[in-house]
Amino acid sequence: MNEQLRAISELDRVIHEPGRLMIVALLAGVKECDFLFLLNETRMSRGNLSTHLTKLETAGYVEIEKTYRGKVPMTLLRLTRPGRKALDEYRKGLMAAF
Amino acid sequence: MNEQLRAISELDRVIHEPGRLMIVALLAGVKECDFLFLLNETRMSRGNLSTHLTKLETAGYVEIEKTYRGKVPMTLLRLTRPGRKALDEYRKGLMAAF
DNA sequence: GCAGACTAGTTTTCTACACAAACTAGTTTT
DNA sequence: AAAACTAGTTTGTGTAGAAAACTAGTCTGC
Repeated sequence: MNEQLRAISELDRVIHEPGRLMIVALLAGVKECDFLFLLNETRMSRGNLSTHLTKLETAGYVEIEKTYRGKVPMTLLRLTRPGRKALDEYRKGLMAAF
Repeated sequence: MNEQLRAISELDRVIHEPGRLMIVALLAGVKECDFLFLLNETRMSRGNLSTHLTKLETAGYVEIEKTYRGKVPMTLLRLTRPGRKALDEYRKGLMAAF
C-alpha cells in the first residue's frame, strides 16, 4: 500500500471535520479570541460552535476560559500546545497525500 | 469572514471522508482498477469499501462495471469526469485554506 | 420596577452516516 | 457432494454533526 494513502487514512478526525478545522485554523492565527468572534467568522450556529468547541476541549486541543466583559458573559478560546501540534501534523499528513 | 475559511466549510463532504478520498485519489492515478485492488491498497473491510463505492457512484463520481474474470465475478471501478472535477475542486479548496 | 426583549451560550433531539458483522451467490477443492 | 473459498452486498448499530429548544442572566421601555 501506497504511502500517500496511508497518510489519508491516518488523518486526525477531530481536526478533519471542516467545522473544527475552521476553528483550529482561526485560533492558530490569533492566539486568543472569544466565542462571538468565532461565531461571526465561521457562520456556524451557536449550538454547533459550542459542541465543536467542547469536542476540541475534550481532545485537549482548545482551552475554554469563561469570564465576563463587564456583566456580560464571555467565553475565551485558545489553541493549546497539543492543539497546535495536532494541526501541524494534520497539515503534514495532507501535504504528504497531495 | 475570511476567504480561506469559507473554502474549508465548502469542501465536498463526499470527497472529504478519508475512506472515499483514498479511493478517489487512487482512481485518479490508475484510470481503472478492480475491487480487490482497492481493497488491498486501502486496507478497508469489504463491506466498507462496497458502501463507499456505492456512495461515490450515487454522487456520480465513480463508475462501477460488473463483469467476470473467467467465471469469477469482478467489479471494475473508474473515476468519472465529474468525479475528476470534484477531486480537483476539493484539492483547490484545501490548497486555498492552507 | 417589572414585562418583555435581548445576549451568550448549553443541552437535547433528530437525522445521517461510517463501520463491522452477517449474509448471498456462485466456484473450486477434496 | 460437502466443505471451503471468492467476491462482493445487505443489514444492524453506535456515534456524531446539525438544528431546535432551553437556560441564566442583562438591558430597555413603560
